[in-house]
Amino acid sequence: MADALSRVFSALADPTRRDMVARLSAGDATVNELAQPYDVTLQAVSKHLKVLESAGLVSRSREAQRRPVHLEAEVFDLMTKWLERYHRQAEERYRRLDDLLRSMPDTVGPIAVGPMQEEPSPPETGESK
Amino acid sequence: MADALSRVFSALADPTRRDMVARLSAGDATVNELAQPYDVTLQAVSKHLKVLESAGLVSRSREAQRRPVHLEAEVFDLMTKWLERYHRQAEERYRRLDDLLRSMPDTVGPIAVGPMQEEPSPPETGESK
DNA sequence: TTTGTGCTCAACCAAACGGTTGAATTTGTC
DNA sequence: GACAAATTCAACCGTTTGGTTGAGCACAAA
Repeated sequence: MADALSRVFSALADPTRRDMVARLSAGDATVNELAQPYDVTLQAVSKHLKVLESAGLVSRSREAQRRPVHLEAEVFDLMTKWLERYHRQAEERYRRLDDLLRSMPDTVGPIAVGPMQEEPSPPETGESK
Repeated sequence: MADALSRVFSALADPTRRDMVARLSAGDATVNELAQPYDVTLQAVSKHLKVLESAGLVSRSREAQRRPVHLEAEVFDLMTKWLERYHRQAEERYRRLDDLLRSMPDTVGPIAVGPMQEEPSPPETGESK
């Protein structure tokens, strides 16, 4: 399948799945418990959990017939790191541009900052699974 | 379409789109410039940009025939906020459990924390568009 | 050993997705 | 006005996705 980051993002692209994550942040739960609030079959919920699991967002143990679902907080770091990086970079750039413009008060700058520099993109987080 | 958060997450679920965002964090670019590194048609790139735009991640101005693409950093806050909230909550819970277990040294606790509390999930970020 | 409970697997379906080709649109230039 | 450049629109296509129903498996209880 796709790379780790893509799996995480697309797992969270579904509102039901995000809601599950939200609820799991309050504590572990069984499939039945998780399914209860939603108007879909148990099988659909099972599929959602499979998606979350293969994204590394949850893990499932075994406890008799039950399969308690547990939120794996670590994966959030992957996303947070990605977000942080480009969020910060964009703000940095903005700040620098702002400073630049401030330092030359009488210039009528056109729209853009100019053509992009070559290959600013890092190797896009390594694969897994 | 779907809610704002879903659009953002699913926009970033594609590696090409993430790469575009990464590159745009270094400065604005035209569609042609953006398309260059990828082995797909210009139309495909145009579609990707449409997805990013409808997620609010980029904006497009007009400059003659060109349509410079600009990264909108604000939307990242939405995601960061969501992430932060549940990430922190999960870690909090873990810490509390840890403290609890430490405070009663001779207990042989079973796996889970017990059944979930009712309705822990907040209303799931309001719609838009 | 039968029965019930909790969950998953398999097959199917409609809608969305990422890509294509081809035509159309908008704007600067000859 | 004709032409080229930059980009989008439209139709199409194979694959993925989120859902369904129905069967099957693992374990507990009777």
